[in-house]
Amino acid sequence: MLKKERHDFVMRQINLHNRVLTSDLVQLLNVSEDTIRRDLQEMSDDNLLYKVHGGALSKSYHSTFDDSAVYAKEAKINIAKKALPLIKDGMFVLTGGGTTIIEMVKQLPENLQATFFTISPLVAVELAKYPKIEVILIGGLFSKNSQITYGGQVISQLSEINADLCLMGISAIHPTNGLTDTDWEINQLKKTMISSSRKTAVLCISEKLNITLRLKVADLANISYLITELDPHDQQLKNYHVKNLQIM
Amino acid sequence: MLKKERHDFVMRQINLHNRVLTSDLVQLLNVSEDTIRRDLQEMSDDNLLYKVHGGALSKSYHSTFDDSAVYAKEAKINIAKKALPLIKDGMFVLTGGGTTIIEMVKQLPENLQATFFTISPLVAVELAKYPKIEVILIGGLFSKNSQITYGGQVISQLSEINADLCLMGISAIHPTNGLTDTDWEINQLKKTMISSSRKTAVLCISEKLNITLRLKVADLANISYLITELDPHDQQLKNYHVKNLQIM
DNA sequence: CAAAAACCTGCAAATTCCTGCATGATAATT
DNA sequence: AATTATCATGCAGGAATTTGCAGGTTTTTG
Repeated sequence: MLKKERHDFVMRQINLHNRVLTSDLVQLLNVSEDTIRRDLQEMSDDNLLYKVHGGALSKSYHSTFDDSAVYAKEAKINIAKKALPLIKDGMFVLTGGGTTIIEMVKQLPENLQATFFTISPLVAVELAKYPKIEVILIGGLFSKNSQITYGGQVISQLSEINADLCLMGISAIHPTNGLTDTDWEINQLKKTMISSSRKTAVLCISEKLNITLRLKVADLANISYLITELDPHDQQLKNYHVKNLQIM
Repeated sequence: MLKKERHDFVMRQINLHNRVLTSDLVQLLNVSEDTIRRDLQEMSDDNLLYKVHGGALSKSYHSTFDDSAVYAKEAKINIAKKALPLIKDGMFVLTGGGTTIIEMVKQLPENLQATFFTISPLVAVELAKYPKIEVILIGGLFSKNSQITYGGQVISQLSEINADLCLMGISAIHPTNGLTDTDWEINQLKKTMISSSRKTAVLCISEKLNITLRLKVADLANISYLITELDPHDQQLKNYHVKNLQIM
């Protein structure tokens, strides 16, 4: 079996189960441990998976349960700062939840005058610190995992909104498969958010590049800005230079 | 199971409940106590959690939570504990915001199974830690001062609710003038909350007794329970013994 | 204060990992 | 066609990690 085939096999296992054990792969692929180890090492270098003692984990899995407040905080602040110029006085902005968005809110200029719609209570609380920002918290069922509101009521309210800009985090992004996620409810939500806004900016740390999850949220063509902590001309981003998508 | 997976599992537990017991983890993850202890030690070294005898606590919880900042905390916890028996499995409960309510939420039994409607994002976040509680956050304009949602949209949503019990704090209460407040919007809100619930419990520290403010919220006759940190037979409460109002 | 529970230390077995090297396969060059 | 370079693979061994256990110490609790 060719190396490339093995790599594909590993990726399938990881997308399916979020993990692989070295020992299992030795059995399944019928090669030596060393080969597997080298494969995993290589794929880890290519940012395709997260290698640990005994096997490897899906990158998205690792980052969806975003440990505490500080995971990749540097990168997130960097991203936040790049997103700021998109927001101008008088705008109607729609935001999702997530730590990246919260970091961005913390960086907003003191006297920004704008209207923010959000599905995240924590973002709302943070936004409330700005005297000239009007905050509208969109209500509905409250998700214990992602700490945002979701469900039919949220979607119906979102669909009545016409925002200038939507800012959202994302679990996975891929050059051809676009934005994907794992949770159906959250998916519906994100779709609606995108279609409720004139433009959409996706904020994500580079770890989430080149990953595909189960459910499709949108094509790259549907979003206007992609913001990562990398330089826009970085190699890792070269496949994302699509028409109408501005990389920041 | 891989070490990293265990760590993620622990972090999820901690984000959800703010704490984990070593013994629970031994059961859930099916490894020896020593392994768990080493895991916790390691994560503590990485500043991911706060290790204590018997388990570990959430780091953010302890650093962001400023105990001293909550005014009259002792009294509020006392009040909270007295309110607990009013809430029973299967109930639909409507709550306002405020530190007293948050204290109460923190005292809820671990396995309470109920549905909570709330206008306070902070209460929602706190409620989300209970596995069997369904949380519905009522959305609308977000008030910078009181950290709750308000306005027409909130009121119209509230009026569609039929809760078993409403729990609210209050700024002032008086034997003949009843409940009063200063902010017109908040007033409207509280009126609606009361009329959306079969019974209403008012939680307030004794400081707020015998005060009258500008705007009327409700008569004593409209509420079912008055909960203060005082003994129900305390002198200060003697004028509040009105028909149908139970003092706790 | 005494039992119970939780903790720590050191140790040993098992597993996993890494490094260097030999082998064979494939591709490129002469 | 022969030679060389490059790559992929497996193996040997030694290093490092992980885990459970035994025995003794500390903390909690009734």
